Amino acid sequence: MAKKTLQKMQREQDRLRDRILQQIRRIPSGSVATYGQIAALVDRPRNARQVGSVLRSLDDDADVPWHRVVNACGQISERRSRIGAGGSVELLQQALLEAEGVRFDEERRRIDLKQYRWQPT
DNA sequence: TGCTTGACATAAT
DNA sequence: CATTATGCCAAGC
Repeated sequence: MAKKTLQKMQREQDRLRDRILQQIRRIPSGSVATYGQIAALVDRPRNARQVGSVLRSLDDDADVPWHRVVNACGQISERRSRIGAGGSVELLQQALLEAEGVRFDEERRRIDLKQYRWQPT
């Protein structure tokens, strides 16, 4: 009985995707949120991975501050895909954040979440 | 349809 | 603290 049509399920996922992006758009410049945090904000606390999945599928020109999302350790999560010739998306993300005033621990490349984590009101 | 992957999180060591 | 093991759950294949 708990079986919904395939179409309906897909539509639900699309809605979820939109809500995830909406929340990410709320993150103010100079702050960061974790994947789990965003998942919780859309009432799906166990779907942190899906948040990453959504971001992965973003177009480069998408109007979303994807760089403000980091993992629970305050570190930039590693991707599989890299940009050629020594450049990496991770480095770009760090640069974007630093440009907004977010400071990284030099050794461990970690952000102080206590200080920079976004607190939705 | 079933198995593998992955921009995660948390508990245990 | 850092590293490892487990759990998760939607996407892709």
